[in-house]
Formats: sequence, C-alpha cells, structure tokens
Amino acid sequence: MRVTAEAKAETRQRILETARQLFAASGYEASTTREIADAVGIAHGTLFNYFPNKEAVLATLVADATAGLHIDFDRRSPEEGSFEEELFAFVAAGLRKLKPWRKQLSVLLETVLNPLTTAAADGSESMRLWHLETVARLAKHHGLGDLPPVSLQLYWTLYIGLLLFWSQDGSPRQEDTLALLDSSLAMFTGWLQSEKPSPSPNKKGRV
Amino acid sequence: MRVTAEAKAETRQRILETARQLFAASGYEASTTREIADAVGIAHGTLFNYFPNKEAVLATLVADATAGLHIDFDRRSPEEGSFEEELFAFVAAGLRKLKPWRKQLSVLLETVLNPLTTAAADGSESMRLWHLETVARLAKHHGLGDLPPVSLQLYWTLYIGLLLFWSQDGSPRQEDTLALLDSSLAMFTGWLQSEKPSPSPNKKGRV
DNA sequence: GACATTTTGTGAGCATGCTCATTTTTCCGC
DNA sequence: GCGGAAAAATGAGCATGCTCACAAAATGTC
Repeated sequence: MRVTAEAKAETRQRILETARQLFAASGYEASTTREIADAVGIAHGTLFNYFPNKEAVLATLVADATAGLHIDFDRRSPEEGSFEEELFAFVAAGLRKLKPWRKQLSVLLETVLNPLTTAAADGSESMRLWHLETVARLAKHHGLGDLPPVSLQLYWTLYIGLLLFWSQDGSPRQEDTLALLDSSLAMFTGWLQSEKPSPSPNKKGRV
Repeated sequence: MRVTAEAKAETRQRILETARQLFAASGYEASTTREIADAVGIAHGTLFNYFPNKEAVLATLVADATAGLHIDFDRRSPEEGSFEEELFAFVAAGLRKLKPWRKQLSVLLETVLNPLTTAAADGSESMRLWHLETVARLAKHHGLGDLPPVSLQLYWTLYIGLLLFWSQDGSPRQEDTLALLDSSLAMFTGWLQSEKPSPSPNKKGRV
C-alpha cells in the first residue's frame, strides 16, 4: 500500500498537469478524454478511476488555482479598509488567481451556481462554501453581524454574474470587469447597510 | 410551395408539442432526440432540419411560454405603483408563465446567461433582450432616465440568480422565491436611486 | 515463495447528440 | 403529365463521455 499510494498520487498529478496543458492549448470542449489519457500514457478508462467525469478534472484544476488565496487573504496586514474595500480586494485577488481559467469558467458555472445540489464536483462546491464563509467572516469583522442567508444568496449571485461577464470571449477587459465589481459591491454593501436600521419595512408587493 | 409550407409548420408544431410532453414526463436530459423523432413519426435526422439542436427545441418552448407576457404587461391598467412594485409584478408574472419549465430552466442558463454570445438559441436571446427592454422602458417611465449598460447588467444578473434559485429541485417554495425577488429588487432600486444624486463618488479601491 | 484478496488498469462497448451523402418528394414551366 | 430542379426526409455513421466485465498487479498471510 506504500508504493501504490504514491504511484496513484503521481498519476493523478500527471493527469491534472496534462489536462491543464491541453485545456490551455485547445480549450475544454476540444480536449477529449481520450486525448488526455493518451498523453498521460494510461488507458482511456483509467482516467475515470481518478476522476468521476471530465468536468471534475477541470473543477479540481480551478479549485487548486484558488487554493492559495485562503492563506493570502488571512495574512493581510491589519491596516484595514472599509468592508467594501476589503471585499473588493478579496474578489479582485481571486480573479487574478482564476485568470488562466477565465475562458473555462462558464463550463463550471452550472455546477457551481446551484447552491443546493450537493457537490456535483466536490472541488467547486467547497470553493463556493469557503468563499461565502470568507465574506461572512469579513462582514462580521466589520460589525455587520451574521449575514442572513438571503444576503449571502444575493452576494453569490452577483459574484457569479461577475465571473460570467469576465469569462466571455468578447470585449470585457480587465478594467470593465473591475468596474462591474465595483458597482456590484456598492449595490450590495449599500443594501446591507440600509437593511440594518429598519429590520423590515412594510413592503408587500404581492401579486 | 403552399402545401409544403403548411406541412412544415405543422411538423414543427408537432415536434414542439411532442417534446413538451416528453420533457414534462421524463425531463429534458432523459428525453432523447430519437425518442422525440419516433413519437412525432419522423426520422431522427429530420428533427435537425427543424431545429439546430436539442436545446433549441427547449428554448423555443420556453420562449413561446413567455410570449404572451408582452401583451399582458403592456395592457396593465394605468394606476401604477412604484418602479419597484411594477418591476416586482412584471417578474412575478413572468415566473408564473415559466412555472411549467421551472426544472428545465437551468439547461438554458448557460446559453441565456452570456449576454455577448450572439444567440446560440435565438429564442432565448430575444427573450433576454425583450425582458431588458421592458425593464428599461419601465425605468424611464418612472423618471429614472435611460438605464446605463451596467445597471441592466446588474439587473440581469439578479434576475438570472433568481431563476436559478427557483429552478432548484430542492426546497425553494414559491414564497421563498418571491422573497428573494423582493430583496433583489429592493437592493437594485435602492442602488439606482443612490446612483442618481452623486454621479460618481471618489471610490478607488484598486488593487 | 505460493496462495488468496484487494486494488488498479484496460479497452471493447454503449448512449446520445449531431452530420451528411443519398433518396424521396414537391414544385413548376412547358 | 413530363422532366428537371429545388426542397425535404432519411438513416447509417461519427465523435465523445462514460461504464463495466475482465485482466493484471500489488499486498498481506502463512
């Protein structure tokens, strides 16, 4: 069980590295699982002993790419900005990490977006949870208390919308994306603060 | 050219009706294009003379479902509520129309979500454009002027987030979805108004 | 080292969305 | 109604993600 375990880990790593190169070179859709297996030097079926499906390979790569962000963010210097500023910095740092995967992000969105579906690709799901935990922690740190589920829901929606905008082939330049992030967070934090004083205004627009 | 055209239209309609039944009975993924073609009584390949791909069939069905909304909304009585209230009513009415397709919506999201991609499924794309036009028209009507692209972008993100939440198999009941809609619109309209007075506060959280 | 057991590798085969060369049907001028 | 052209239908075939029964290798036990 010694040699095997190491060999398995190495094979897994070779799959990931090979897939990364192929995805980068030809894109996700154009890279077939047979190609990847061939390039790694394993049988086609063996690939699926390591990952449940093709998407999981990509999800793992993307999750790995953002893994370092945790530490980076927790180590930030204690001179803090506003909640909005820190949130901006956090997301912008994440975008930097995700940059190599920009065009592939939309593949994962369907899986990552749906909060309730229990981890079609585990990597992505934990990515989501960790991201939201970080945001919640940050909010609490800035005296906003525990964000209710609806706030996290709205934040996540805005975040996904940002990623989608960013992931498009066409025009969106880095600065456009950051401008959208700026607007998104302004809207979100503005709403958070306005919710605070009056717990629930008498709005009843039922239909 | 008379008989043929009518026959074509009828076949197209039969495909749509059959697909609707199959999708409703077994879901989108589980209904194969061969099944649909068989049930209609045409060859498998013929299906693709009528629709470019399977998703386009669903997109057409969904677009048709919401087609009536245009008229319904334009005919609303002149006693108006606030922008937020009217927007709420508009979206809620749309949800009612989309209800039979609730579970299938996520299939379309990747196609519908991406604004720049030029109409992978034309039906959906025009659905998006029309929806945004209606929102813009409504905003103008309420003295909010022409909504800039970023506003529409944010609105659309929130709308898609709502649909995604709604489309989940799990818990979300109708009232939860409406509550989320309420929060989304409160956040959106609040931000719209706060943007008005001061054109651009000196925010510069660059990283 | 021989055996049994567990783990891992293998690739033929399946399902399904979609294509396309060929066949069949329809249209239209005469 | 005939003949050719245009349009439509057809289904064999392809690509690809994934499965699974079997083979091979590794591991543990004596």
